[in-house]
Amino acid sequence: MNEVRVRIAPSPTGALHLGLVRTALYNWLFARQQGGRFILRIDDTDAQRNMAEVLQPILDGLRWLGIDWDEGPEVDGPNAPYFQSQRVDGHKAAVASLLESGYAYYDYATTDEIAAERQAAVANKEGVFRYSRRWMAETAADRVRFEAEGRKSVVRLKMPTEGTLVIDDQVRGPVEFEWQREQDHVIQRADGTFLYHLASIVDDHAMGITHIIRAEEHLSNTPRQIFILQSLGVELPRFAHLPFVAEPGSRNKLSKRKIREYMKNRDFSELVARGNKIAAALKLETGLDAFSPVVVDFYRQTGFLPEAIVNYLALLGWALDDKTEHFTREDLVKSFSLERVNKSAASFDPGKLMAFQVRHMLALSVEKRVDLCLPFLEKAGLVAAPDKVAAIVSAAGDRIKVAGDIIDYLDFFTDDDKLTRDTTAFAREMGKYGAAGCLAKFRGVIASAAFEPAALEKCLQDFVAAEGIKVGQIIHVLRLAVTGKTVGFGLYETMAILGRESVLARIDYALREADK
RNA sequence: GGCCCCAUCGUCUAGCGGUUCAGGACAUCACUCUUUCAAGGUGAAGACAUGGGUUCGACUCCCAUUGGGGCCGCCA
Repeated sequence: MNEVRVRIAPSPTGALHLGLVRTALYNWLFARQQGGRFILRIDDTDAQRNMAEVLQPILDGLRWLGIDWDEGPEVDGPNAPYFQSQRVDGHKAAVASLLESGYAYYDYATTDEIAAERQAAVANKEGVFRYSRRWMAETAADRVRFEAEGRKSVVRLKMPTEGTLVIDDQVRGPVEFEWQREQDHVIQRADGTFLYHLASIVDDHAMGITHIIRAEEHLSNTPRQIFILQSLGVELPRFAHLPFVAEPGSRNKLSKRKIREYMKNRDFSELVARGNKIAAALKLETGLDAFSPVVVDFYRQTGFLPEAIVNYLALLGWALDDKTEHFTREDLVKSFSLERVNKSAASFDPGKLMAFQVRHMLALSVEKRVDLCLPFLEKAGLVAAPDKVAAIVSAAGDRIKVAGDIIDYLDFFTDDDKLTRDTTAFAREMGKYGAAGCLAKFRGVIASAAFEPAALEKCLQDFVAAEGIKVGQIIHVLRLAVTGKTVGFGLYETMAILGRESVLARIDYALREADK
């Protein structure tokens, strides 16, 4: 049994799309499990401008997710080059061989003539259009004659006209195609360049790919590729066609061009809002095209965990059993199988992705989470003491869902007299009878208190009892005074982290503000 | 239009003829806990697209219908 060799062959587009990631992941998992090789080939066209610019996001994104390739750009390998545009010699040789053996022919029809035939076919309701081969050059003499007319040639496949092809798809089982419905596809243009379907399958073969695991959209294109391979007299790889990653709440293929539409989805727009909030604190550019949950960079910029995304994506179209949901990368490598890949498209569910993120985040130690958060504080322009950050992260618990959420706690680091307040809420609480006096009095009590949560709680309980008021009558105004917000984690912990000096200063500041 | 693929709760899925008036997860709702927001606890609601077969017996097999998706380029 030969070594398993799989590949992804993206065209460089400037962004790593979720659908491509899922295909990459399944290929990678399969390779790792089988002890095979995972290859990255870039199916660029020769007319690609700014190669580095459009390629780098894909490379970086895959690496960030831990989807590493054994052969490909930046790592090289025995089957170099890994850019399709540099492999034209192979394409040329393949076409020459096909021509030689009669499985392809020079065709001298003009595009207008083909269009006319196609139109006629539609008009006659023939269903399929099949080229008449009227301008097919069967002999050298034909070529001379056509060329004398000033015609230019393309190379077409001479497809079979009868019989049935059965593809034993590893995900879908046997799929039948009738050869007579296939067309004489062009494989080489008049300008001598080669078409994707020729180049791709020739490269796959040259690289020794054993399993072509790709998106379902290629299923209909498989017959012509198999024909090429068969005509070349080489061994066929196995095929596995993966279902699409679909839009939130529909079965349409997920597209990075329809973000505006996805914004109607609540979970999707909440995710975007969360991302934008973090990006704003970090002063990042956030055009919806480049910065949205459809693109991997979004997750990296906002502090998601690669493990969480990998776990979620693995389950989007595959399941081990009826209950296992939390997978480490190693678990996935161990359990993955093409046989258990689903056949139907699976919608991307941002809410569920977030649930996986939280689960993976909480599985990390406080120290780990602090390490993840620190760079975000730094990017927000803060040099924070790790101890303090650790206390915040620990107290915040699952409120910090992604590392970037640490920016919700920037208030812990701002100057006491520059605290921004929820003024509406503050006015409301301060407006309540006796609130200001109560706050001032409590300030006196804690001025000498021990600043740790338990002691502070006792302090407040005693104060409340002595004053004959309820906890609710002071704690809200106190929170607003100290943090400026109505929400947050435990107030005693909050005060302990802030420390006596800060808390007293903030209360003083609040009282001054209230006086105005 | 032709061909190909797909079809279980809102979503991701388990189910490979009987042990299932269909199990889990996310989301939702209610209650509970509570200094706020989360979290937690308890519970609820929620699906086999339809119609025919096959079978003693179909979510599971077959066919049709319907619906959804994809491919039909001198694009990748």
